[in-house]
Amino acid sequence: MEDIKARTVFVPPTPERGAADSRIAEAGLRPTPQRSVVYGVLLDHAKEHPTADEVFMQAKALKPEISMATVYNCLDALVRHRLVKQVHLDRVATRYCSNMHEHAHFLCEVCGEVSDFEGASKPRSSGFKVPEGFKVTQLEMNMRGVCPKCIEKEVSR
Amino acid sequence: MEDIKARTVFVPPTPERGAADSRIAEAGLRPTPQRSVVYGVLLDHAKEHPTADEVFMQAKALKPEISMATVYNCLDALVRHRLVKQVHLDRVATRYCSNMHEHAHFLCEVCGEVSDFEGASKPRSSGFKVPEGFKVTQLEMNMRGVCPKCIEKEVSR
DNA sequence: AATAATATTTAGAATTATTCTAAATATTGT
DNA sequence: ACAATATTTAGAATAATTCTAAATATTATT
Repeated sequence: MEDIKARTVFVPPTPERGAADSRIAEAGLRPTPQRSVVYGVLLDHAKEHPTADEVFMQAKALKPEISMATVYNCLDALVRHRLVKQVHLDRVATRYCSNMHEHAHFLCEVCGEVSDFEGASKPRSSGFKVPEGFKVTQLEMNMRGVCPKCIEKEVSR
Repeated sequence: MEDIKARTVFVPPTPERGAADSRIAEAGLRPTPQRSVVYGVLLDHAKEHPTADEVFMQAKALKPEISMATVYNCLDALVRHRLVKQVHLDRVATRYCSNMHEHAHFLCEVCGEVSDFEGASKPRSSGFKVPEGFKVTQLEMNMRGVCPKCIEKEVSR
């Protein structure tokens, strides 16, 4: 059994699923059943940071007619309307995250699990020098290393 | 003509190409001609943050027999030996960067150009809360927004 | 210098992720 | 109800990455 809590440090304020539709509408998007399902899946699996393919499988379980193209369309619409963030951690599939509080992502290089680290950073006081004239609208912080579970396993070897 | 300087703020201390081979050897890698070419391309084009495909094209110009698989092999070896970093900015191709000084990446959402922002960040004082027990070995900061050139164009419309 | 062991490169096929297309369906405004 | 518009769909197309097995190159050993 998965002890996800041990490594998922920030628990997003789940907008108790079902609020999905009104969130979608508030964001200025037509609340279609497909968008509702896709967003619902992301809200219910925020901690897993699922890939488009994983979202598709979950969504299909709830709405068997849904197609992959629609999942991509919905994900893109949700991203454009700031309900969801893309996370680019590695060379393979993009992951999605419905936790819109600013936070960092951590990828364990041993087990591959992704964790959220709470916190925030102002572009101009992050430690990086944003030169005059650049307008920064989004910020993505990704860290890699070894999670506590995997450190433990390494030690006991 | 490209005025790359305007948006590339940090100029990496180019280890005057040709030092490539010794760098590769120092890193504990066999300095094969292919690795030398691939690393050379990255050193010469650090500011462009090329994709594997772009590296392949440049490398092919220098060494026509080189294959795409080899480019991927070399890139992976260089990454594993910390001579090069992968940059994951978007859903499509991974980019590569031979500037190993810590710095942030900025992607202009209008023109798509990538810039380096000088600076550094300690994981535990970055503004994000790294929980006890996590070992952080790498950190990647990506920002998005609009670059000065594109802001100017927008204004004059 | 020859030989064996090992690592690397190669071309191309295979796989996976993402995007595109054109027709069908649904929604909104009138 | 009708027209205009947006969304969904299946499947094809494209692009990025990985895999495979044979050929080549390198290193260590003699």
